[in-house]
Amino acid sequence: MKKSKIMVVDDEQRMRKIINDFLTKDGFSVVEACDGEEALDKFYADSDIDLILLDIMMPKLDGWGVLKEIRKESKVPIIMLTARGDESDELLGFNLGVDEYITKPFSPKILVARVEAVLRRTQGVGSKDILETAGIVMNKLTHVVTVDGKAVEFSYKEFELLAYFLENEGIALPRANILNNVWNYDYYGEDRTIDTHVKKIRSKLGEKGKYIKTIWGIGYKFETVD
Amino acid sequence: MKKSKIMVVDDEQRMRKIINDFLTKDGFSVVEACDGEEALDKFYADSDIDLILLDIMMPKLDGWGVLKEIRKESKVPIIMLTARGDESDELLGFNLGVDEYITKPFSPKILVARVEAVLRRTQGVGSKDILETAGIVMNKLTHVVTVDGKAVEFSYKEFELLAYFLENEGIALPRANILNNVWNYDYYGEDRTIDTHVKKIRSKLGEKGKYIKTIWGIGYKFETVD
DNA sequence: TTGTTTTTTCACATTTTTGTCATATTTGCC
DNA sequence: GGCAAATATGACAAAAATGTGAAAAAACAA
Repeated sequence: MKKSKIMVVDDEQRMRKIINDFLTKDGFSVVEACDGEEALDKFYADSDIDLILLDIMMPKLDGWGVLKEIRKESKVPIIMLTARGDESDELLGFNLGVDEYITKPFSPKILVARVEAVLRRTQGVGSKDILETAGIVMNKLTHVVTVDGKAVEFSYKEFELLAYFLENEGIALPRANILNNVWNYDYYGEDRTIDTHVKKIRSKLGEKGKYIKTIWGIGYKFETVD
Repeated sequence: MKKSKIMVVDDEQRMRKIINDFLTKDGFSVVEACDGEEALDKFYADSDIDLILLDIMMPKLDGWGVLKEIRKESKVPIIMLTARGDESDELLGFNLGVDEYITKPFSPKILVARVEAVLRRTQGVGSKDILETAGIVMNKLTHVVTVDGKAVEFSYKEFELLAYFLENEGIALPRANILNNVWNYDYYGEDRTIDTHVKKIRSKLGEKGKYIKTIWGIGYKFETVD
């Protein structure tokens, strides 16, 4: 597998050096930027950056600004470097598409582990055949679903629908989209049939059925929070 | 991606020609206006102008005047063409909603780069999915709203209405416009129902509810000043 | 074919949202 | 201040969307 290229954005030269050393030692290639504007320039100039480590506090354009700019046109994984214990920041960030946080100060081990975890999550192999969230494991090849390790039977349509939910975790899915993606394009029935399937899936998922949220006036959303 | 249409407003015929040539060569389509009044006319007549390049010094109605007029009802990106080194101008402009400055004289490269950067910023992917102002973050994809990091529930209509406000931040929205944009065209109820929804949104926004200003005799305006 | 399973429809209960209305309050204007 | 018009608010009713169980229809297998 080709080495991943990582951009490190931090205004402190010392911090950049430390991170660069850790990552280089671990086989990554590294690009540095010392402020937000430089980060954007380099990101746009260099199209094969696989992940960005982004400090929040920076002159000119801070980490949030960079994040927002980049998220307008790229889903490149971004890890924010944040000062200890600012939790409101974290909430804001997840909404804006932050993949992970690392709290300063951090150990080399943590840094490398997080970077690798995020890369695995975002560009992992086989991620199309096996879906996994919150104890629900769907194997698209064998068509087997387990919930907390116990096998549960799903009919064809139920399986397709649940897979569609998991593939779009966290996204509010309008009924029309669900029909277009899970049913054939030549289906002209009621969209209420979705409700019936959702009912069955929820009951088969047992306790975890609540993760299929109803979005009133829109459709459904799979989300593993209570 | 469809070519963007750009309006060039400058009283010097030579300058218009130069800019027009640069932009056309780069694949944009160009509309010219030779003074402020013509600019307004053409802008209102032609609804699909994507960006305006606006000279400040002009007869009849100068750049600031045009800017202010347009900003009353549109957020179309505007780049001001300014003489070298007038920094007080720049401050004024950003307050009035200028997206970018280009200092004369400029190179073709700068011109095209700035235009493209602004377009990327304003019409990039995802820029439609996340709205953010003053600690209010609306994610259209997940249908989640957070206020200062805390999730707040909004019903379908409330969500649509708040999104419409944020998309038109700073612009006074007549009730009729709100109905046309947020309600279906086949809605024939009272327009006072907007008031009721505004009431609910304000209360859900808590402290920040005051940012939805009442424009007496017209409608409402979302504005993050006290 | 017959019997079984899956998918869809339907009717009714339930929940949530949306719109209306009456009343209170505010605003602009004389 | 006082008046008229516009807006704010709370309560409530109407409307719309969803949940649910059962039955009909369709697909499938033997």
